Amino acid sequence: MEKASFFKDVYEVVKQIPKGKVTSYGAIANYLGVKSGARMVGWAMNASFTSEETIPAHRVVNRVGLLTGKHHFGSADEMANKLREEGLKVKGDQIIAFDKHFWDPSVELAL
DNA sequence: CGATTGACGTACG
DNA sequence: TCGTACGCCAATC
Repeated sequence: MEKASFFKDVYEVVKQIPKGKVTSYGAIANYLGVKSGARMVGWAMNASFTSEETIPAHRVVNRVGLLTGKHHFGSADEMANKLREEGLKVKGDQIIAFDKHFWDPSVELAL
């Protein structure tokens, strides 16, 4: 794993997010070493839809647990709906107890 | 080929 | 406490 593309790294991390868990763009960016590269993670997610890989992008939200990218899904409620199916509680665009379901790659993957 | 945008986050005033 | 500015890299116009 030397120079895996930023996008590919994001995919690998997101795909490893366990069910019922969520993480943030910044956490992934930080894990990849690009602290301020959270925007790139967002781009990677956007590309994940066009990618052949199945990326659970609904498990990736901003740092406050807000479903900022739900509009990119087929339906605006699809993202929240999927999260609810995984046992998460979502109110509007906000994940309830986000910190309790937070999955930090730099910790879980024990970099 | 140059400028702008984009699913974010942190810093500063 | 709230609002604005900047940084990161890639894709699109």
